Amino acid sequence: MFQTAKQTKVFQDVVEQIQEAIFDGRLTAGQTLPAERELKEMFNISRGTLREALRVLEQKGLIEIKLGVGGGSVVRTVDTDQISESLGLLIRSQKVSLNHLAQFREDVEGIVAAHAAKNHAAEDIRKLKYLLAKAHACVRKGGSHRNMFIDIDKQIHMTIAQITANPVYISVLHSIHDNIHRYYDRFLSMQKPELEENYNDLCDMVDAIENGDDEMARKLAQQHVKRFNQYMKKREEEK
Amino acid sequence: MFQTAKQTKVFQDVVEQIQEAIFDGRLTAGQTLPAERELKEMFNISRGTLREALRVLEQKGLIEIKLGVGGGSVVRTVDTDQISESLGLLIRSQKVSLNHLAQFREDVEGIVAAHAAKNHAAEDIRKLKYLLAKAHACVRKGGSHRNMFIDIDKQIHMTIAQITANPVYISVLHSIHDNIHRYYDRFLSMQKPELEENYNDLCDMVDAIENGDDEMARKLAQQHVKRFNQYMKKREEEK
DNA sequence: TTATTATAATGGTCTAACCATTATAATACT
DNA sequence: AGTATTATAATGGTTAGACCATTATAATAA
Repeated sequence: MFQTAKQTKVFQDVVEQIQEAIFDGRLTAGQTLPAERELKEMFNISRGTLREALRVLEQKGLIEIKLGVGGGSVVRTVDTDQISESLGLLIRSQKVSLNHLAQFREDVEGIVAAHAAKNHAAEDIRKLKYLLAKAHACVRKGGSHRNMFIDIDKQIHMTIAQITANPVYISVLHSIHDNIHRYYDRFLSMQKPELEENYNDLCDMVDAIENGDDEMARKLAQQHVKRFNQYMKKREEEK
Repeated sequence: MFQTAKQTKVFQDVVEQIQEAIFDGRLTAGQTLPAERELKEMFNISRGTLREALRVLEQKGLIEIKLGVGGGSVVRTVDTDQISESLGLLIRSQKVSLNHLAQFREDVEGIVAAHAAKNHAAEDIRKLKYLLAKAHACVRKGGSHRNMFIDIDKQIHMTIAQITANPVYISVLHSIHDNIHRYYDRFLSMQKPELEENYNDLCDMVDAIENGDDEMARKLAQQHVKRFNQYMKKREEEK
């Protein structure tokens, strides 16, 4: 009949109050909270308790705590860092494997490409082609520019995600990329022939998007990611 | 040429040490850490600093802190709560709207249903049909059992996600549902005719999965979710 | 004008005590 | 003997006040 009574922990109450102030606009991004010694008076709590609350808010990504004069707790713009971190924790605790993440990535990149095919502006295609030209330059220079190529590849995928204008896709893809690169880079083996193959995939994919062919864009994006995944698995097995 | 030098903050070092101990198995889920007064000696730090570290680990979802005798910091099994929470923060800071999340959900449910169609065991279908029967009972009883129907609907979707055997889909869908219900329930308007419509959608979807027709399963899942979204938007506009 | 140095504001850490919660053991009651 | 009550002690939660470390800015010197 009743709900569990509200927790009475002081630091939680402080976390909630500050969080609510951020969400209803009484505190806005960039704004600095009062100094700890002032805040503690305002809440009528000890500094230790206040600091526990601030640590929690920091870990949630809502504030950033800076040292020194002019420092303090600055309200942040919420972004996808915490989602990435949490996904990373799942991976590190072996709840999620490379295969799991790779399979998910194939689907998501497919969907994103399909949406982009139905949704793009001329400006988007221009940006993609500019990135393709940069990628092409890397390919010509071969394996030594592997890292730069991978970085541009990532930019291309994120640019396509931007086209959807849906922050969920952007966040999700961002989190996937973060973690693919943080934990699985070591598996990635690409020399000049693989770079060329990959580059051609990207060109075809961008073409399909430009032509508004969503099914083709989806298929090509999936195939591109699948190839990428295979390079990683290959390398993993060689070990 | 060089990386930023390692942060010297004591509590961060403690967070990392405990986190690493969890990931390489020196600490396992269910295990209780030494009491704060012991831990502080082991790390040779003050209790306040230790507690900041423990708060951070708690917020990361790695430990749970219990009060009283036999309490202490218990190592948790990492789950999707943190991802859900972070997604919730993005929503509350208006970085993500109902439309954004709904669109993403359509795609993900489609994918998950398609995978399930290609991947299910007889046991899975049995469970789904059992849930459908329960849903049917709710429909017969009409709008008063709306909440129960929605709960079963959710269970059906999560069961389908389980069939994929990919924890990423399960986590993502879990996070979506958590937030759809936390923030958007108030928009949901369903009476008996809508419940029937929804129930029929679910039956068709399960049939397609049973028959291994992945494209049909995808299409039906998307349509089902889309209808669901439309009820929400309708209600939102009525306000 | 520029480089150096002092100042003070601010977060980071420490010590030591007491409060609040809770499982368990001791006690009293039937 | 068995059951309800009460005390005990372990554990996290909170407080208070001090000092350390970092850093932007102001004061000073070259």
